[in-house]
Order: sequence, then structure tokens, then C-alpha cells
Amino acid sequence: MTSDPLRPLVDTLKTLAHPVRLRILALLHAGELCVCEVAEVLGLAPSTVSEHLTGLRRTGLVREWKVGRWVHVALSDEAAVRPLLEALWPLMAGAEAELSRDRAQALALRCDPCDPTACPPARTPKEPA
Amino acid sequence: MTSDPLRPLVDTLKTLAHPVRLRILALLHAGELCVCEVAEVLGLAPSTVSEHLTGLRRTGLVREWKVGRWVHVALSDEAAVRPLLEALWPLMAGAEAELSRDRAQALALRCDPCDPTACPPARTPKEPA
DNA sequence: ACGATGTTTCGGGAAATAGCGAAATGACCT
DNA sequence: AGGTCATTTCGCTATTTCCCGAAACATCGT
Repeated sequence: MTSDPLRPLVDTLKTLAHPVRLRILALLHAGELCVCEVAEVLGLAPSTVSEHLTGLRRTGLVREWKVGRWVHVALSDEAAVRPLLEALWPLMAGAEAELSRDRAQALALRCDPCDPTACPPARTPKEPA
Repeated sequence: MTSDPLRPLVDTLKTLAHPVRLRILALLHAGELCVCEVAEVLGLAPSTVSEHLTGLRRTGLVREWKVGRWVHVALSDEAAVRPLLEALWPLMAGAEAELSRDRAQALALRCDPCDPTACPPARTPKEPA
């Protein structure tokens, strides 16, 4: 009956309209991460990050999959949201300083940024080569 | 100090993330209106519409100006928001039915859609030609 | 000056949102 | 099985958003 046809768009916009979630998207724009890394970089409780990611997944903006004990997150590549994401980056230009700081910190966390399956970086006992 | 650089973008997205405000923008996409017409079409209290418009104006999405007793509203033409607005229309495609119903109702209200200064249409004692 | 009309501001109540810590879940490892 | 770690769910509080009606402004017409 009252099946508001604007609902999906509003949901997506609402999801975008939060600084933490924008930072997450910008972070993922540089490559996938696992939840704990995102939490570490943003300085937020894991439960908080988990909830933000739930919203981003609900609206199809990101996708997640399990890798062992961890959950990896990456930007969605669905045709429905891609254009929206692409339109987003230029709008974030004004926050480059903060965002590149985030990216740098994420990079520092990863032991091997080239291997997507290598996950919890600083906190794992690493095996020397 | 904590001058969140994402703030302006978040504000704009928050403003977009509401069905009523999206309907207002879509309505204005077809031409300027005065506040009372918007209220009439949307079936909301004038005070409610006024508050929505305040938000849209605050984020630069629309501009307003007084015409006699009425306040006219139109989409902004600022370079800062134009691309965002243009990106918006295709995303609203799914709600065409509702939106064109709105447009039709707005058109019906206006006595002379060609004259932007002719305002409160149905409710004014009109002078016959 | 007065009344009528369009608009905005203000106060308040209902609902949604954001954050956290604690507890529950799932997966690894020994 | 038991322990550890990543993640999610839950319960809670604080804050914000939404909508309205009443009252305040503003502007026109008489």
C-alpha cells in the first residue's frame, strides 16, 4: 500500500550521511580491509564499526566475506551503486587531509598490503621469512 | 579545532536523505513554486515545509526570494551543488509515478504556469482577462 | 489602522540514530 | 575440550530528527 518508492534511495542517502561511514568508504576506496583494521584506524569500538558496516551492506554499498576468523570488507561493484560511489569521491575532496591520514594508518597496519588474505597485521605474531 | 572537514558533505547528504525533501527537489526541477504551493502538494503543514526548506537553503540546494507576500523557491544554480542535483534525478527514476503525480498537482494549482510572479493560484480571487 | 493571508519561529512529544560495554557467536589452534 | 580472538547482537542512554499547532512576523488590501 504505502510502499514509498523513494525509500531505497533515502536509505542509501541516509547511510552515506555520516562522517564515519564516509571515512569507511574512502578507506575501502584504497583497497579492502578487515573489520578490526577499520575499527583500529577510526578509533571506534568494534561493535560500533560492525553496526556501521551492517548499514553499508544493507544498502549494497559494500560487500563482506569471511576469510578465516576475519571478515573482509570491500566496496561493492554492483552496477546499481557504482555510479553513486564514483560521484562521491570528488565531493570528499575537501577532506583529503583526514582521509589520506586514515589511508596511511591502514597501510601501516597491514603487514603485507599486496596479499588480501593476510589480515590482522600488527596484532598477529608474524612468522619471519 | 575539531573542524570536521567532512561536515559540509555530511550536512548536504543528510538534507537529501529525506523523502519529503527529495519530493520538493523533484517538484522544483519542473519549475519554481511558492512555499504554500509546496505545502499544498505535499499535504503537510506550512511550518513543516518551511523547516524542510530552511534545511535545503542552508545547504545551498535551493534558493528563495520574496515576491510580495509569498516566498518563491527554486533549485540552486550554484556550481557547488549543480552536479549533485544532476546526479540525483536518475536515482529518483524508481519513483516516477509519485513524482509526476506531484508535478501534475503543482501544475493544477498554478493559474498561470508561464508567469513566475503569479503565485497563489487556486486560492486567490483571480481577475478575469 | 485593521483584518486577512503567507511564512517563520518556538515548544513539545514521538521516533529514529549513535555510541558503548557486556554478553553471545563462530572460527581457529593446541 | 578449552582458550583465544574477530565479530555480532543486545541493552542502554544521549542526542537528533520530524511533525505539528500556537504564536510571532511580514505584507498586502481596504
